[in-house]
Amino acid sequence: MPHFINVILPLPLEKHFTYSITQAEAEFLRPGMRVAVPFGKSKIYTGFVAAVHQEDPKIYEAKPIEQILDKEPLVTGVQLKFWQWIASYYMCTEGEVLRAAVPSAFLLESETKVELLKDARVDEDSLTDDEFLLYEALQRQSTMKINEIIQVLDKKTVLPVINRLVEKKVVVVNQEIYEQYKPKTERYVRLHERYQEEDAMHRLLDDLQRAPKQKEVIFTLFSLTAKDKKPVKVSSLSKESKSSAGVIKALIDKNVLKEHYIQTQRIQYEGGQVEAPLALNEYQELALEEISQSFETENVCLLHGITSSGKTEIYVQLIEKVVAEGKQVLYLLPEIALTAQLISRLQNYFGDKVAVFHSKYSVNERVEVYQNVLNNSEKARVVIGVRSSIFLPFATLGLIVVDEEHESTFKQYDPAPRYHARDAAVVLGSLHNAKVLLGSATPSLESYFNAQHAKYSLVNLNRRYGDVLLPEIEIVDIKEKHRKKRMTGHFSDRLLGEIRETLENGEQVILFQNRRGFSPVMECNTCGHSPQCPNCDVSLTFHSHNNQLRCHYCGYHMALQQKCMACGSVEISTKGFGTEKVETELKALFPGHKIGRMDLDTTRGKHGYEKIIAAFEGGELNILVGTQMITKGLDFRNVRLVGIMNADSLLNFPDFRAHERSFQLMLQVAGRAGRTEKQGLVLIQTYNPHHQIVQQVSTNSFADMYKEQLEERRQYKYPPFYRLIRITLKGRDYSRVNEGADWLAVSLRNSFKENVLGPEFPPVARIRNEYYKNILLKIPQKQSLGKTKQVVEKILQSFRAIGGFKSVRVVINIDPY
DNA sequence: AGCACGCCGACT
DNA sequence: GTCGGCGTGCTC
Repeated sequence: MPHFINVILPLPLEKHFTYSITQAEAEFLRPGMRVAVPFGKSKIYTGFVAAVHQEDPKIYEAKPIEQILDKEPLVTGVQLKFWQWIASYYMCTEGEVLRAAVPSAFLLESETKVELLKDARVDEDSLTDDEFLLYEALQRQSTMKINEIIQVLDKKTVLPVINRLVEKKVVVVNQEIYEQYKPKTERYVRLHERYQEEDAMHRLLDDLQRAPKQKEVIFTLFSLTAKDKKPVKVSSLSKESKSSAGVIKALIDKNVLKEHYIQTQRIQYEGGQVEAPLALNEYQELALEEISQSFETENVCLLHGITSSGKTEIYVQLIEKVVAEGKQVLYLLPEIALTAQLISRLQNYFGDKVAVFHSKYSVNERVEVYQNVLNNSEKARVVIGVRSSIFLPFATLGLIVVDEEHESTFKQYDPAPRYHARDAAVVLGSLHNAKVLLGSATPSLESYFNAQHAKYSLVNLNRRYGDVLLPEIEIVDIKEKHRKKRMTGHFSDRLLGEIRETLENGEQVILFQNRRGFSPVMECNTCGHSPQCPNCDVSLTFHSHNNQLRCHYCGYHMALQQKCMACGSVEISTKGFGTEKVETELKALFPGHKIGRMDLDTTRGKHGYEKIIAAFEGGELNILVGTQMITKGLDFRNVRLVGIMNADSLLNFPDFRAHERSFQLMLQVAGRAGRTEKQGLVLIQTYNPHHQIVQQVSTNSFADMYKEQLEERRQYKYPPFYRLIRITLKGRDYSRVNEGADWLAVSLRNSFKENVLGPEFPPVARIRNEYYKNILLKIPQKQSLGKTKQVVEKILQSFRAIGGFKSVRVVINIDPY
């Protein structure tokens, strides 16, 4: 009886693929193990076993697998189910989920390598130019990858050239499968066994009489062994004895020392003692009690606790309980920027039980965390991570904490799967029978709505820790200030005065400038022309540090032009302002003070964030200017003043969530002020001082905001009353995209009538020379989401079957917010 | 996603 | 006339 497996491949393909296996392989293989399988003409991919069975596929012959890659499943049954849920809910393929879920180091792929045939007799005259070029290149470099050949020959289709050389018996082609994960090893040394005895030892030391350096190494080795009773690393031996690696090498060569390698973990906690969690105050105690109680009957709880109310301490208590039961905890954060402070805080309590997972870790580091989680290792009982850590292979998950649950970064935008980590975490929790705690100072409307409608339980915490006063929030009308000529650049006299006073008192200032819609654009004063990106429908933005004009979408850049490119006028100035401009103005206004800037440009690299945060924390910086990043949960003690440079850029954003977002953002920024006894001050500069959101921020009225926004959502048919599906068409041919979008919209209207909006061009209608068009589908509560997706899928099938639309790609985004 | 096959315009 | 571009279809 033949045996087969169904395999999930890391490709955007709907189906599983069936391969034939032997009896022995069938007994060994289980779902979740990796296999290397041939796919297509020549490639080998890593796939995951979804099922082992005996159903012979009738219409084609299943290929045999190439190799089994695991002894134990790398992916758990729960994960496989979770992948299925994500794929079906977010309308993508399981292969796409797999790509996002598994560290890339686990996905070995074959790579075509071209090599010179040994002792080939080559008639150089018989080669064409391209063939000769490749032949020559291969003499310098023994093997070449396809990509390298493309570069050397400077053309796209190189396979014909290679094939001709294969025929002429000049080169051979190999499929090389490479293992990406390399265990990290460290070199250790110990004394050779034959010197265990004391007199042998003495003889050795006599022998080394004339090699004082080597003798020194031996003595150091003794003292290190005596002190730690652990194997001694070559690196520490060399450091301690102040000898070069050469001296140690000589001893190894003489067979006095023996070297050996020990596999180590890349990520190691090197902290000190574990602390007991802080005592909770009565309000925290009460909240903790309410949460624990709600978990008796409910699975999801929303903790609404104002900024600085000590939510983290409550999390710590809950985590501790779960960890004590031997279960794992997932702590989800919106961004890495936050992790630094939080990691050290959690490590203080849980020591090396804490593991961290985010995209700035190398592939190898991620593999280690993945394996530790899979094995339910002591080292990964508490996992702190961003969005993608919901895909870790938890063995026994007991609790998921989603901190700052309202943050939009939990939603993945670009490559599929376009999932929302908060919503997916709720599903993950139910698959594991784990509890889920959502926490925020400014909950999202839908979570709060769910809590109000008994879908989640709700716990409030509205006292700041240590009864610190909430900051005073003041609105500054900059329209008025402009009229009265009280503005200096982008600063009102009020804001400048407070900055000055704060600095004089030796306290710190945070200034918030939203970059979106306010990047510095160059504009000609004569004709109004501003330089555009040739590939996208946007103006180029000016970066003063390298005098460049840059496109945020495709990375196109050019040097700043001295003259207007349209009319030749030399009068060019910047329009709008970003963090860079604020920083420059500040430097001129407060020359004696250190000013830092935190935005995408200054936080590149693995430790970009930490450096700036540490500098500000340590008091090296007096003023910190930043974008969204500075709003998130950072805990600075000495900040008295927070300035929001311009609230209107937030409010005027064309999105149904703009008001909710602005409220959340402003309150979060405000929360950075006055986290100690002294009351902080927040100044909000705006042209619309009477805007309801600005007013609600200034009085800290979450309830009013919630009520008002909810009513608007009901009226205009938006979440949480309606669900949204956004369908984006993109393609290089403008009219094809247009026609396709019209066709799709008409078909969708057939089924969904007035709940189809568009097609409309997005604000940036062309990116990297591709045109975009959106259709929005609104789904009433009583309409089944599953059925809706089926209909959409069917319509898309007919769409794709139409010849002219083949070059238009369709992207589906469920809950696009 | 890759890769092969097949059809059409720009060069020797 | 061929080479190399890209559109289309298939992969167990």
